[in-house]
This record gives sequence, C-alpha cells and structure tokens, in this order.
Amino acid sequence: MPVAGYDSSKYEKPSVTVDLVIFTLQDDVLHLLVVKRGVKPFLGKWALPGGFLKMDESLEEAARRELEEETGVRHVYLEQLYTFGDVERDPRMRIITVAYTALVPRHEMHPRAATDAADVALVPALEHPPLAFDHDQIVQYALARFRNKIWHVPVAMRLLPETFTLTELQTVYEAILGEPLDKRNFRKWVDAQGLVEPTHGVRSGGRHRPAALYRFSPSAAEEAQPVLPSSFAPRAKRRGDIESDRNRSAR
Amino acid sequence: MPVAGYDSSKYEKPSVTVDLVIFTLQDDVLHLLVVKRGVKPFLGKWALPGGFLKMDESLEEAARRELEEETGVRHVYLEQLYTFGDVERDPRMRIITVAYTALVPRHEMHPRAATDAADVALVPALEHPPLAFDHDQIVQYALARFRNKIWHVPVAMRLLPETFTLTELQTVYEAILGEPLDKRNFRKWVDAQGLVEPTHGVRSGGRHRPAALYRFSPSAAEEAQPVLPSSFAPRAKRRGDIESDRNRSAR
DNA sequence: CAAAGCAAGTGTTTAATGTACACGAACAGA
DNA sequence: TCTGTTCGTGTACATTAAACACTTGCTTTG
Repeated sequence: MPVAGYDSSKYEKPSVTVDLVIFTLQDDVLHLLVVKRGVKPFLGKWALPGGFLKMDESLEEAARRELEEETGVRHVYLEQLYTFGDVERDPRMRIITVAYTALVPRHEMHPRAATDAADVALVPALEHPPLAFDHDQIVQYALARFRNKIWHVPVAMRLLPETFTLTELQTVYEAILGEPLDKRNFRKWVDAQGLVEPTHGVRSGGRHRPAALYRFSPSAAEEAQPVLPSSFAPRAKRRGDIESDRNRSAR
Repeated sequence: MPVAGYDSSKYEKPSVTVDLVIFTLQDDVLHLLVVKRGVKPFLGKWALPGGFLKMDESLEEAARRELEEETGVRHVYLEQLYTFGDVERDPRMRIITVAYTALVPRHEMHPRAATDAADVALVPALEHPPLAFDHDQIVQYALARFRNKIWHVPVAMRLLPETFTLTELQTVYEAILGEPLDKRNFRKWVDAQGLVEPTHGVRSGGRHRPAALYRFSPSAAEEAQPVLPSSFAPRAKRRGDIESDRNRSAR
C-alpha cells in the first residue's frame, strides 16, 4: 500500500497488459490461438494475443475485450492464470502482464487478426511453435493448471457445444491430458460427479448406433465438490464423542 | 501485447503495487500480519502490508523486499496469490495489486511498522478485523487457496521451526483448516507422503512423555505427488492390450 | 434385405485408500 | 510411587479406483 505522502505522478510506472491463452478443440486436438506479431520486437513471431489495460476497465474486462477482438466471442469461460512481471520480459520497456485462460468452443470462434497482428492461427497446444517473450512459459503454466483443474471443476465442457455426447466429452479430457482414458470408468466418474444431465436428443451422424446427447449440468457446476483428500476430521460434529476403539496397538 | 506504433508514454498507466498476506502461527492459532494505516484513505484502519513495485525489481523481488521490511525475514515461503485490478478498489487512483502469500515461522519474525504504517499487529486469520480496500477479499482467497494447498504441496511446515514434533505439525493443519483431525490417520498420511524424516532429537519440554522431532524432508518436498483423481488411463503403456474382460454387461 | 461395419453403452471383481476408533508407554512433578 | 499429561501405535470396515469385453442399434453395402 502507498507510502505516506506518495505522489504517484512523481514515479515511473510499469505498463500493464493482459495476455490470453485461448484454448479450443479442433479435430479432437487441443489448440491454442496465437497471433503473428506485426511490430517489433519479435516481428513475425507467434505470440499470445493481448493488449494494454485501459484505465476504466478491470483486468477481467480487459481480458474479455481482447478476447472478443481476437475471436468474436463474448460469454465464455475465462479465468485469471498468473501475473508475470520479470524486469527483462519485454526488451522495450517494463511490462507487467496478467495472463488469463479462456476456453472457447471451436464453432463459436471466429479468429480474426486484431489491429496489432499480422495473422492469427490455431496451433496444437501440446506442440506449439516457439512464442515471443515469455509466452512459452505462460502456455506451459496454463496447460499444467488446466490439467489439474478439469478434475476438480467442471470446465472441460466449456470447450464443447451446448449439447454433446459422452464420447465427445471424453475426447476433450483426453485431448487436454494427452493420454487415453477408460470409457466405462470415465462414464462412471462423470455420473458420480453429476456433471451432465441427459437431454432427449441423440446424435445420429455416423454409420453406427446414435449417441445420447447430454448437457452441462449447471447445478453441480457451481460447487463441484473438491474430491480432495477429504481430511481426517471425524465426520460427525463430535456429539457425544463416545470412543469405543477396538484395537490392540502399542508395540 | 502492444499495439502497433504504441507509445507507452502517451497513455496513462495504472500504478502497480504488491500486497502481502503474511501467515504465521501464534499460540496454535493461524495469525495474519496487518498494519495500521498512517495515511488516508482508510487512515487508522488495518490493512495488508504492501508497496509500490519499483522499475528495477520483479514482482517477487518487490514482495520479498516488502516482506523483509515488515518482518525482517528473508528466506521464507512466498507465492503469488492473485492479481486484483478492479477500477474502484482504491478511491484515490487506479491501482493494480499483485497479492502474495508468505508463510513465516513465528520465532523468525520481528514485525515492525514500516514507514507508511502507524502500527503492526498479528491478528487471528480466521476472525480478523475488517481491513481496508478489498483486503478482506484477498485474505479470504488466500485462506481458501492455502487450505487446499496443504494437501497437495508440503507447505504447512514452513510455519514451523526447522525441527518439530508430529503433534505440532498436526496443530498447524488444524489451525489452517479450523477443524480437528484424527491423530493416527494424520500420522499415517504424513508417513505415506514422506513429508518428514526423523531427526534423533526429542522435545522433552512438558511433564509428559517426550515427543520425537522430525524435519521437513526436502526430497519429497520438491515433487509432492498430486494425490489427484489419478486419471483413468490404463497404467501400462498399452502393450499387447489383450482384453480379457469378465463381465456380463448389457441391460 | 441380409450381412458387415462401427461406435454406443453397460457391470463385476480386485486392489488401494480412507475412516473410525482406545489404550499402554514414557516422562515430570508432587 | 502415584498422578497427570502427552506420545505413539493397529485393525476392521467402508469407499473409491482400476482393470477389463461383449451386446446393442444404427448405417451402409452387396
């Protein structure tokens, strides 16, 4: 917090930007949106989309604005990832960047090169080309966090359309984790978590048995129980607390 | 990332500060270091310690500098928590603050009022007085994250001296979680995680059986296995993949 | 219109982990 | 030596995770 008598105008300030790690699923592979830089430094290299924070918008508002500029989407999953502030991270000047992760269903997304970019592309997230600045590091971190998160919080379905089959959902998990999962166990887990609810539609695309369609269940969505090591707390609120052990113990 | 032709000096920039949630354990209760504000706004109210980021230091360096100013400690656990950037969070001007969480053993800590503060205090973290700005929210978030983290990553022992008894360690967990844990199960868990290694000392303080002293085991410290829902991936690298199911299936 | 192809959908067994729970051992001080 | 107090320990039961294959129902083709 401010020093007594501090006059903020007297001191130099860093610039603040917001950068975006935008994930989507294309051809069953997790992809990442990158822009080709149209300015120095790193001219012509791929980088994460982003931009300067404006004085009248919050960090999240800035992130949503940038997201809409790059992809045209507005109401998608967005969360703050981490803030990167090494002195040397931008050769021109001191820039603090607040990184956000966004999950966008591919069909809702219309990538466009924003004013500062020469080009836009979706590249495979697990083997993306080298990026400008410290953006490789940012993507690595986003991926690691995302891989953890999908087990605690029902976010993976934010990459799918409103209704989807269980196989499609499993494909998302596999794309994120980069490894195959067991079908029956996966479905059991999804069911136990109450992540989805059945619609009455089916997807009858291919030359095979049609699959039932589900939708993301907003009820369990909210609180998605942690599934953590549950703690060793006795589950009753220690009422009588009559112990009645039955062990022998003591070496 | 910067807009083409952007001249950073042309635009107004927010100020960037670093705020600290400093936890310590006092009298078996989790405490939080707060400073009494010596300047407006919120003059006389408690707030988190913090300060402006300097142009030649990274965010973490700024956090460590502030931490040392407030507590005198240097090599303690410190991690970035979250970045708060609402437009209205400081009534005077636009301030983005990067919050950090620090864990400091009480005996290493010498709280002192830094230049901008009228007073320093340790207050119980679970029932702290109302704080200035959005600092209540920051503390709530820090606590929530901390409570999760102690199960995944061996950080709780960073609140203890170099050697400690298992009961002391359990007390830390209970102080953080705010609920009692089962002694035998806790010890089994600690053992399974390999979090500690025995020293040969004992603590013979009280009028009772002395407790064995342990130290934080740096080996398991590094990688602290996630304990997550482990994934449904078949554990072998799908070698022959000869299925030999034995179920009846079919409704 | 029968057969082949293909993904959908479904249960059970075994292993591992989590949870509940009580009492003897070891010391200090009276 | 007795009393008070914390230390340190094991087992049974419940729950969860993991491995694993075949039938269903649609589409297409011969």
